[in-house]
Amino acid sequence: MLTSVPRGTKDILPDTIHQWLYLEEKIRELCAKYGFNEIRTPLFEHTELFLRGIGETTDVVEKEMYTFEDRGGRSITLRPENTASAVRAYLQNKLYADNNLTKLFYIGSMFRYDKPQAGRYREFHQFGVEAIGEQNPLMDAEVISLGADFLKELGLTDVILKINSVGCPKCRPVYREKLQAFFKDKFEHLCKDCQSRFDRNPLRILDCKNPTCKELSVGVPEITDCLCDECADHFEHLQHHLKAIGVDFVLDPRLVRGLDYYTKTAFEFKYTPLGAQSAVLGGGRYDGLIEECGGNPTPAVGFATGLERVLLALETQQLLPKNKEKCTVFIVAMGDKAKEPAFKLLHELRSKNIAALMDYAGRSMKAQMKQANKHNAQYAIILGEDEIDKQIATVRNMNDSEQMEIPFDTLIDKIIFEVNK
RNA sequence: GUGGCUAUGGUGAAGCGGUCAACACGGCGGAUUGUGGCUCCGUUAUUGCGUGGGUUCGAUCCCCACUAGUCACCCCA
Repeated sequence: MLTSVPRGTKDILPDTIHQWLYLEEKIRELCAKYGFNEIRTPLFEHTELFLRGIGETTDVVEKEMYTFEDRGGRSITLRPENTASAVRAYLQNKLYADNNLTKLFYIGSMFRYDKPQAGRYREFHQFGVEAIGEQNPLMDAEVISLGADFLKELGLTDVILKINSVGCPKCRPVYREKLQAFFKDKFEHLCKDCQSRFDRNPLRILDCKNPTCKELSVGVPEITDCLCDECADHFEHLQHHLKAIGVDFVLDPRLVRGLDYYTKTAFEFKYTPLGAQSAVLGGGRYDGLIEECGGNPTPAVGFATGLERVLLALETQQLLPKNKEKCTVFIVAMGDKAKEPAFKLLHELRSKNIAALMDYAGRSMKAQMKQANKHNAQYAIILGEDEIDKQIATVRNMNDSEQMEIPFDTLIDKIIFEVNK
């Protein structure tokens, strides 16, 4: 116990941290390009926010939340996603006052008590965006294209974008009834899961993988045929906009999102080699959430992407960046007499912004040279007793093995000169 | 949460119910006197083979539980 992480969590070690920095760098560049601004919200919120925001009957809320009581008796929950928090922050800080449209993005840990699997963790990291205050389908298109751009920027191919419309509070209940009517006389033949879905969320029956359920759902009315005029129009426009900017997509009338707050647009980027965890990026419109959280009715769209999954996907296509250590100078100091002058030199080099290392363990010269090599040092500065006596250092270029003797008083300048040339 | 599979050193892994737990990589040291990357040599799990029980004269290899990972389902990022 003492030496293992809790189930479903992971250390990100120095040998892979560059992958995360790489992703974050790409994300920040991209968001700057699209005009989304970073927000950081607390890792935990009042439980009620998620209950209201995500929906009490969703799996996330029913069985995946890390909820506890703090010492003041408040019910606190580690955030299972960031949209509700972003909306809360938007309302609390009255971000709507600055602008009619607020475009936010976030990167951070989320927590869900799931059974862990590759690509599914109890603490995982998401990058997501939220555009709050715009109902035009152009906004949906922008958000989707940002998601597509993100994956494309990373070089990832063979990703499929699926889109759907899940309707609004006007037309979804109508569709729901149609569905229930359709499955009513088939109820007994549905699998157990679907029987419970029948009341709670009949839309979910549509993407059940049970063969019998699949058969039974042949000929079912599609939601896209039952949308109200407004939703149908919105969906229609979205498709045009996506085509106009060359974002490929497939219509998937059975695409359903797991969180209650979605309205109209739902979309998902799938990368099938990841198996059961192939949903790499998903999102949609949530026009009712802001009001649900106590704000004025405000339309919004967003998405979230699982960074672990993105990394897994990149790995399958060998798109992960290499870890390049850049050490400019390695000081090889030999003998006690040389250690302190070497240490002073080390300090001076660093004060001139030169990445420098040295060995403290008193290893042999050969061993120190190996260290220099392992750290990819461009130069080795050799300081032995001879050099100290003569006040001269031997500077070895590790790439071409050329060496030169440099007097101490010009050493730093010479190194700076060499490094910059 | 349900079901299947797996669990050997820093890593990838071989192995048998019973004399030293292969091999490769990595790490460390060395190959005549102060010099790396290639090559070669040595060394690197010292009552040990996820943890705890059990079967057995004896278990890393058999059984059970737990834990963890993994796959599918559920769901989702």
